[in-house]
Amino acid sequence: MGKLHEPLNDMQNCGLPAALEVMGERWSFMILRAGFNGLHHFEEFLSTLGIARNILSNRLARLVEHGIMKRQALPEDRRKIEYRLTAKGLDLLPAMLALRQWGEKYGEGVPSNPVLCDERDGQPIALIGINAHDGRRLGYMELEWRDVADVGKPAMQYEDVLVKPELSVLR
Amino acid sequence: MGKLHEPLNDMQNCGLPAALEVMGERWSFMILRAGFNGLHHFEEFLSTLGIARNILSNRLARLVEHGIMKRQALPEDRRKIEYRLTAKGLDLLPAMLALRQWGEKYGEGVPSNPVLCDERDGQPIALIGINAHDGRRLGYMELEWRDVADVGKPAMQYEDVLVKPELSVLR
DNA sequence: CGATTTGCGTTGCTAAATGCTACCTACCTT
DNA sequence: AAGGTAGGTAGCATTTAGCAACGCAAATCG
Repeated sequence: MGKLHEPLNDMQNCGLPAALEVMGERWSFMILRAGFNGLHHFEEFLSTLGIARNILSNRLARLVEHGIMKRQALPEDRRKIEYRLTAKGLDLLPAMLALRQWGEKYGEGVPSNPVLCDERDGQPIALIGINAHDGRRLGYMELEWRDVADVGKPAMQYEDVLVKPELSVLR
Repeated sequence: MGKLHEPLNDMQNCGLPAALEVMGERWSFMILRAGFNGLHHFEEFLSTLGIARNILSNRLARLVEHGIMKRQALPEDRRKIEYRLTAKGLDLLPAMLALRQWGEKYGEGVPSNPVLCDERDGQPIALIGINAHDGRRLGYMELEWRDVADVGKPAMQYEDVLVKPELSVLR
């Protein structure tokens, strides 16, 4: 029971706080979503999001600062600034979709239209989930945190299971 | 070009704002993470997260209110309140892991230890990503938003591609 | 050219959220 | 009853968000 909480002592050793430093701020995800949907300009974000100008300005600056978007003045009209997702920003798509899917599943009156599809066959994408290295879909029950030293060892042969994610849904 | 932004007009028709209503608040994700790691009590959250008491109280109340956690006084000691993730809360694991993985990938000095593993073979889980219904891994380029009416139609045979997620990484 | 519009951003002020510390109350232990 | 524990409130300082007005350079119009 003492060992159970060990990984939480060094909370900063987790990618989550790092991710939330930028994306945890209000509007960041909505701006990201707008970026994914083809918006690139200040006034576009402003009018579609319903965010205040100064906040939008600040958020865009922070996203650029953190390398999630890049800022570029258009050569043909140098008033126009193009905000565009970087590779780092594009890498947030799975996280955003997972959140969106969760919101759709539990939200009230979310019509789920349009639907994100595989362009090849036009079928909706699968629910974002957790997969093993070989592609098997994994449930909560099949997961455990392991020290890097114990990775790959067969079950119950390694030193310590540090934390098993919350398994007791039913209690 | 006119049709391109249409889905953004009804932004509320998206699961993302719904998800962010609770999970977009500061500390919500960190509390969730703590819950996933076996913490159940107020003082546990308080000491491991470094959050203020009143904020923690408020956040827990909101998570309970939204059905993400449930609140139960223990019969053997009715001072003790057990906060436990519900099925709805557990369903946020993919979103949380996707965020965490992103933070690990781009964060500075995030040691990625411990590692979340498949207990069966002890191998780390795959990166959370976007899959087609048949399990093929999909990249940004292979995705498009479709009206529900056009789902399943072969490529370029349906009425309108509404929005193609940001494809031009290279511009 | 000068006047006006456009695109983006800043400034000043108000409201709301957060954080800190101290306090409160029920319950358990002795 | 006395004292400690678990969870939660209350008051006040600080930070962040929201709103409206202004600034300003680049484009466009007459």
